[in-house]
This record gives sequence, structure tokens and C-alpha cells, in this order.
Amino acid sequence: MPELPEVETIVRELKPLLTEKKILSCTILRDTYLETDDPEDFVKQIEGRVILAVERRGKYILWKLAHGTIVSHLGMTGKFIRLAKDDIIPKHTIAIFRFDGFNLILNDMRRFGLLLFAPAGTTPGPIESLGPEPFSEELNPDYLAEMFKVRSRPVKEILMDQGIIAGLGNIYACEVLFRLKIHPLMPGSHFPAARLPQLITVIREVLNEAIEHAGTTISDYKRVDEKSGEYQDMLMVYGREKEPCKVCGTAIVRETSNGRSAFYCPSCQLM
DNA sequence: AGCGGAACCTGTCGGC
DNA sequence: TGCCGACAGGTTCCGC
Repeated sequence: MPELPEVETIVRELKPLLTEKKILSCTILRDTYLETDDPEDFVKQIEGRVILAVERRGKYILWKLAHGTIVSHLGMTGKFIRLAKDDIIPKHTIAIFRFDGFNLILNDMRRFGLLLFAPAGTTPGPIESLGPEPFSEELNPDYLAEMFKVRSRPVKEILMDQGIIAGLGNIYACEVLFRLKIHPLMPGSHFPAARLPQLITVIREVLNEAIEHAGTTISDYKRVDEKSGEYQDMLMVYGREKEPCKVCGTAIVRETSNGRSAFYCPSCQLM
């Protein structure tokens, strides 16, 4: 569901809500969701603790406590919803976090997400293996040249590989490649090295624009206040199979690659 | 090492 | 109306 812009939007909304607030209590409704066989320990670790900061790393949401970090990933359908104390708990709720004056719930219909507590000094495996943040200096043409050079897989898959760049998913990978006029199935090793600086610029442009529009809502993604994002109206190719390309009018094509749909304009985007 | 495919879940939509 | 298959913002694991 959520890619970097959606997670960034949620983190920005959680910050003023949770920073300096104490977790009064926590109830886990689906304990198999937790990355631990001891859900009671998770609750024990966090109850009564104060959230010092809320941060994002890739598509992961981090609540920093003095003695560790609560790590969550929203998978495809996860969301945090702010509820009044007496509101009915919706279907598919995973966890309830109670604060002074409100409850925050984690809800995830398909249960592809993740929730864990990482004690201070430890880094959970999935975060350890993340590549650089798109807005960091570590993402530079030299680094990407190394990554692309040896890979035969399609550029779209490389852009979506969290170990190479953290945060891009199917929507924004498709949109970035449309803007570059590069075919999503072009082998990574064929990507012209001279265009790597432009690739980085476009990744940042697309992500920034999506963040400004509070992310993309196709069906499930909702903000903490249940409002939708606005970037779906700006999408050029994602989800637009058979619609005319907004640049040249050719029908947009959908093609499956590695189990995911690649959307592209067959005349604008070249191998 | 890198790649493709399946698996993990539930819901929705389109076609017959 | 109803059933069935395809598909959905993701990640991980397994076998080649």
C-alpha cells in the first residue's frame, strides 16, 4: 500500500500527535502479527513509556523510546487511525495504543505489515538491509552506476528493490520511469550512465510532489485522520491501462514483471 | 549472487 | 444474482 510519500505523510501527522506522549496501555488483538512469539513482552516493553520522536526509514515507521524503538511497516493495507476513547474498534484492527484523551489503532486488513520492538542498540534485520534514503547524499550517480552495472533485471525492479533505494514502490517506480521516458523492462545494465544524475533528480521530484499532495490513495491508503491523499489525480501511467498517454495519446500498456504490474507508454518509453 | 515464482491475507471488481 | 479468477501501494523465502 504505502510507499515513501504515504509513509512520510503518516509520520508527519503522527509527530505532533505522539511526540512527548505516554503510551498509557496497549492491547494486541492479532498476536501472530507481531515479529515475536511473546506479544505480552511487547506490551510490557512499551506500556507507560514516553514517545520521544517519530521517524521514517524507507517505508518503516519508527517510534523512538528511551530504551528502544517501536518499528512498524504498513504492508499493503495497514493504517494508523486516531479514535476517540469510546469509538468502536474497526474490523481488522491489530493493536490499540491508548494515550491521554485518544486511542491510536493499527489496522491492517491483509496483515502484510509488521510490528516489533527493537531494544536500544539493536537494528531489526529488514531495516539493517535497507539501501540509502532517496533524499540522502548516499544516493549519487556513482553508487547507482555500481548497482545498475551488474544487474540484468528490469530497471523498474531495481528501483523497487529496498536494498538498493529505500522507499520506492510500484506506483512511483512507474511514474519515475515515465518521466524519464525509459521503458520499465529495460535491463539495468543497459541504463545509460549519463542519465543517472537525471534519474536521481526525477526520483526526488516525483517523491516531493507526492508528499506535497499527501500521497496517493487508490483504495486503502488513508491518513491518520482518515482523509485520502491527492496524488492519484496526477499519476501519468500507474493504473491507467488503456487510457491515452497524457503526452502522446498512445494507449497505456500494463505488463507483468516479477509478479507486479508495470504501466508504461509504449511510444514515449523506450528500451 | 541474482532471479523468478510462490506464499502470506482479505476484499473488490469484471466477465460469463 | 452468483460464482470464479485476476488483481491490489509489500516483503520474504525457496529453489535453480
